[in-house]
Amino acid sequence: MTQSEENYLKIIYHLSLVSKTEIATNSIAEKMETKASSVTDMLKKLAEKKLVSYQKYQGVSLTETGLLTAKMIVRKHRLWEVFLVDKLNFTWDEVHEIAEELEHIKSDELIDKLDEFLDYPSEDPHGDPIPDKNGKILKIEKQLLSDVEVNKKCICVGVKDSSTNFLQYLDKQKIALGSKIIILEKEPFDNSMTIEIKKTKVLISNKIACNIFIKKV
Amino acid sequence: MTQSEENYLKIIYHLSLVSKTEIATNSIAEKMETKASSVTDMLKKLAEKKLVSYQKYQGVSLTETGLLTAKMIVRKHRLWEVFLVDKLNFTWDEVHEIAEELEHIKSDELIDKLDEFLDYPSEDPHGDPIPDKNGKILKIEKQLLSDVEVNKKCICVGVKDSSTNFLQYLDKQKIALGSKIIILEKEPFDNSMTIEIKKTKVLISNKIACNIFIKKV
DNA sequence: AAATATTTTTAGACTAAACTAAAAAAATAG
DNA sequence: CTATTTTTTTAGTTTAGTCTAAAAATATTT
Repeated sequence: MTQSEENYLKIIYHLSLVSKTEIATNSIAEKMETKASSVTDMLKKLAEKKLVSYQKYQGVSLTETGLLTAKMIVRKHRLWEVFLVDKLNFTWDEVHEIAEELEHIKSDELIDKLDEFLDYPSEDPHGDPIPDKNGKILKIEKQLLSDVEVNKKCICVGVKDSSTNFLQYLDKQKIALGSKIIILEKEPFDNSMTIEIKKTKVLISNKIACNIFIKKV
Repeated sequence: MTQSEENYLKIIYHLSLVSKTEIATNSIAEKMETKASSVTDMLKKLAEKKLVSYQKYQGVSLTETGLLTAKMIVRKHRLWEVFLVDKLNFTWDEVHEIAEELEHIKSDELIDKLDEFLDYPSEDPHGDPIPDKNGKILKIEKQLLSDVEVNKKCICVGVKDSSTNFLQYLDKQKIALGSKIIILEKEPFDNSMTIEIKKTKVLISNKIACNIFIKKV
């Protein structure tokens, strides 16, 4: 299994989580930052290896094995992110790219021992769930901050967008995993909201609120 | 810089440490487990990038930049080995292959933070020195066990051969880094020796003794 | 339902890193 | 010092993964 194959599987997996139907060649090309023709070639190869079901012009989906393989890559990625943040003191916006490389290291024993060393974390530094060694994923109960009513209290449990820009914005506003948030006001016109975070009032746009996962308390 | 290029540099570096003269194409081919013709191609490429000085038919040597680059790869390899043994509880015979992969992860910040996390170790789990971030290597004072006279006491500080086979043999004989050894007897015929280790007598062949580094006490 | 637009695939080419086989240079032996 | 052997290089293929351009299939619009 090459790094490129692993990257394709991972992207097909992530697209599957938000799609329900077969995944289009073009959507893979976009995420991979490559051309559709390259994707077609790779899909044939992955189909050959029985990692995806692929019908010409009809998009792809992961097979049972493909799904498990993809989950194991995600598992590695997220465990390494926990390591980078918890042990090496990286910030949550710095770890994605390094984990993109580390996720391709091939050793099951390494991952098992890393998992143990980190004390079997169930979530990565962005609140995303870490599949266990059998591929089982603990479903985390969460909703979008944008859907919470005025005067309710909640706790930030994850982010939808993990880009550096967004994460650094959250740092600036002192919003982190575990932060307590109170919705003080909602503006019906643009759906922006005023929230209380660490005893200070912050105005956030709807776009921001749509990318923060919370749990009500 | 590709993984392959890094591997070539690393091997040229290791060969340079025991050679003093220019490194032959064939010796690189042997270590890389590849064909001489492939080596020639790569040497041209590395010469193009000014990482080696290469004259057709005359072998290669590392340039200043090539040497530093090679040392940084060795630094990463050995730091990761320390991590695997000290933090993840791998044994010293299990870590080489995994470190072969980890050494290619590209992030200076990662290595600096790993170094700090491990508390700036100066040696890897086999007693080999870890270059610092400037490429400086602390010369460790050591000699071969085979050169020690009868009745002397010494401490194992490293191994010359780091193969799984040899390391597992040492484990079986309870010889580890830091082990106290007393030379009880030497057989002039085959240069085998009887040593005392952890209060038990062990007979070791000359070949074994030639692969153990010790420091006299 | 035909025309147009979009998506996907095919065909052919490129690059890095390997290979084989043959040629050229260097080293060694008689 | 010539002949032979060994080492190294060159030349030409191969494979994985990418690309461009063109063809084919599907989707959308009128």
